[in-house]
Amino acid sequence: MTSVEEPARPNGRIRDAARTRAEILDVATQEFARAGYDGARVDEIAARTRTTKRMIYYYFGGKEQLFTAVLERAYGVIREAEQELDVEHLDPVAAIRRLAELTFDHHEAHPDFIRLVSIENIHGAQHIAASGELGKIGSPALDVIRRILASGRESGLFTADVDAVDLHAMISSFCFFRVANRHTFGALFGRDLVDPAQREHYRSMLGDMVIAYLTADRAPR
Amino acid sequence: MTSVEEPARPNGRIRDAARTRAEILDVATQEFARAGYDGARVDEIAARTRTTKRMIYYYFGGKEQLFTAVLERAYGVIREAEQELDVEHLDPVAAIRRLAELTFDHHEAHPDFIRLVSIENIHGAQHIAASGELGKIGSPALDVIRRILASGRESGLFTADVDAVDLHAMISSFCFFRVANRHTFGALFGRDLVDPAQREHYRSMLGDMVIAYLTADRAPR
DNA sequence: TAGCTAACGTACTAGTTCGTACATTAGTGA
DNA sequence: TCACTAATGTACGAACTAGTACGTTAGCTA
Repeated sequence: MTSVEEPARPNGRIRDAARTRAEILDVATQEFARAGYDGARVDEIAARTRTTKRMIYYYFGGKEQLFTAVLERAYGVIREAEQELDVEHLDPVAAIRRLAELTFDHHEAHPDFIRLVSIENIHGAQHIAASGELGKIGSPALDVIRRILASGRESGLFTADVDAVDLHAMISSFCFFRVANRHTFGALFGRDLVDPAQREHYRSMLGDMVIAYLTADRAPR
Repeated sequence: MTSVEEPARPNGRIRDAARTRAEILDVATQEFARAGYDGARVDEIAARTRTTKRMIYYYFGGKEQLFTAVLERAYGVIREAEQELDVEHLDPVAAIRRLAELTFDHHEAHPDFIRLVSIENIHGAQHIAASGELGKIGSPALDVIRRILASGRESGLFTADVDAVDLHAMISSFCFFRVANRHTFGALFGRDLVDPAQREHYRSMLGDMVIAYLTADRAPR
């Protein structure tokens, strides 16, 4: 998540607006993800930075806007990753499976992002709503899904007339739940969904599920 | 959620430990679900009760224990509902579909519970861990799933050797995500997953997915 | 190199928030 | 009916927390 390197410069007051801003965002991301919006402490964020609380207000205006900025950057990272998607050279079945796996991997690799999204949902997505930037940029993954689905339908591999947004929701559900609800699920069922030993199992389970859904003859009722 | 009725008694100080306790729990459930653990205000909970803040500390000890009590009751409600499950007279395919639908319905009917679970996950399930009661009671639904899966395998209807906990996770993922991430998903993709007009669509989509997964020949790779 | 401003630091405050000390009373059992 | 205790109410305090007033300086530019 674009973390900030140590400067090779000597100590003393150094001025670097970009670095200061980025460092605040890094630490704020961790702190908000750790404790939730209200649980996060502006003083704590400042303390874990090489700068002071004053700078948080200087650059971001307040706690609320800081959280919005954190969200904006986190969603930006996802969007970048989705733009790297390169699965359309595969046949539709393999492409969808690969897409599901990459979604799976990305969720696993970014638990902080998952937590931020959970937190934002607790607050009714009010920060997304307040952010012009996050409004309606859509997701590159969605376009990829749309194209794969179309080609799968054409070639007759996919039986169902499935909507791209719905399929995206289905894939995300599984990936998100596994990371977001890891703790309660583990406490209640004694099973760690993010156990590395089970990783491959759940990864293929997701792919199997999605492919089965798309290729089923939709008869048994 | 066991809400408290108005008493037919006249005004003036009335003593009813059970009622006071239950009323605090009711209001606390709403307040925690509304604002998260740290966002919730003890004073606000007290204000919306016919009693005072003093009683919260008298009965529960503190904010932390109050939240734990709220969780305990919320999970209790779910467990009761799961004990009502009556699907095993159906054939395995219909039984699983029905179970999925009931899970779907229950999630939709209890958004506050979903929010509480999200909140508890943000805090690493520490309250569940601290609660003796919530430790390892397991879920009645899990036993039902186990039996249906066994009977489905025997009769040859289900191809896959699927684990009950895994299937439970799969079903819960979809139901949970739909409610919990409603706000961010809606803001980003312009689609309300909990739109009543789409309810039947998503409900059957879940059933189709689960049945497809369980009856697939698991060949296409 | 002088001066200007973006970038930064210190110290403080106003308001909030969890929690409690202390006083009171309803209802029960002897 | 009296006394005792569980249940309740009031008023307050200590600690925290977001935010700010005010002063300082690095580094660029003319």
